Amino acid sequence: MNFTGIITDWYTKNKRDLPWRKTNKPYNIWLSEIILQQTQIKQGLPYYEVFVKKFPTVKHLALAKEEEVLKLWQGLGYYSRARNMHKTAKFVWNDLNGIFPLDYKSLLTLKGVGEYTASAIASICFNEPKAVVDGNVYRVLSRFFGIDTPINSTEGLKTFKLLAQSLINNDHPGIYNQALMEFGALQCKPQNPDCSVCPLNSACAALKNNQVKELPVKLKKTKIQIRHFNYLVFISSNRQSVFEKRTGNGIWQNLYQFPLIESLHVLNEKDITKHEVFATHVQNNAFEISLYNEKPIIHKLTHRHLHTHFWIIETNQLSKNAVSLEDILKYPTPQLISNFLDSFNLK
DNA sequence: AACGCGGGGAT
DNA sequence: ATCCCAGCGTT
Repeated sequence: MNFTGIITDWYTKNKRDLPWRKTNKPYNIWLSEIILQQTQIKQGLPYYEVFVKKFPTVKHLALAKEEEVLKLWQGLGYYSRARNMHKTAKFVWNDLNGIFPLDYKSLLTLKGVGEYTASAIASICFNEPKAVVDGNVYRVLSRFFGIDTPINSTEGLKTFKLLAQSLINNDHPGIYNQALMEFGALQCKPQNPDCSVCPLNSACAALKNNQVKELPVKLKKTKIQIRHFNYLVFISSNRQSVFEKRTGNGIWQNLYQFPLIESLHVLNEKDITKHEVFATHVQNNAFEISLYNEKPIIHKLTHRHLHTHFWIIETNQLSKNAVSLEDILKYPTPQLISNFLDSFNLK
């Protein structure tokens, strides 16, 4: 049996029972693929269940408010996926009569659908022989064929895409694509794969050359920056606070948070109370300020560590943008804020 | 071509 | 600590 045959055979014996494998509806496959971008199945699975239940069809999703979509997406990260997904749902519903594009090329025009996702949907739903190339595929192919070209170099991208496409099963491309990814996730794992039980071990170049640990090769790593976040948790005597929508193009776009003072170094109480963000909400009012966490809460993102302090500011009245404390929990927020709200008793 | 974008799991 | 995860859009 050849590579493709062995992978497919392994898949029929070892595949996990996952909900999106019970359907070929483009809406469901699309939804699962967006959720699973840069996300492990264990993390994404409960979100998929919630979304298909809340939005059974593209129409349901299209008619939802973005804020509702973001609230359900809360905690999953890479929130542009949720914003683009909602945008695409509205586009499909309003401009395409609720019918998803039927081939790879037209799928690519959808916001949030790149080469990987278009290949996945086209192969799984429409039997179009387009090979997916994701992190699993890079790993399996680089090891089996012994390719040390960096997977994130221009040459590597091209090489692996061509190789993957040359291996595709033209009769069952969707099954084969999923098989290769499942094989990478369960058998040809990043760390400590058990090559003794691998059905490809007799022909694997990396195993033969003792390079399993070294492959795939990936260029550089992003340097982590430290930022200091100071959140102003206002609490007025009539149980209101200030919760604002993040605008602009940066992190957590369209999610909500307390007023934020960002800085390059640690701030003390005086720095906070003299800051214009503070003054915007507390003018000539009496206030009482206290630091909620003496030690910074370090929220770790891929390329930033956010050293965070929450300042509790009790005041008799708030000047603007006040919302009731109970309502705060209804807004979509970053996990950093959500964690704080869990630990901070609002009563 | 390089970078920004989250959060969690595994080792 | 470090790497990785069913990647994509922007610059």
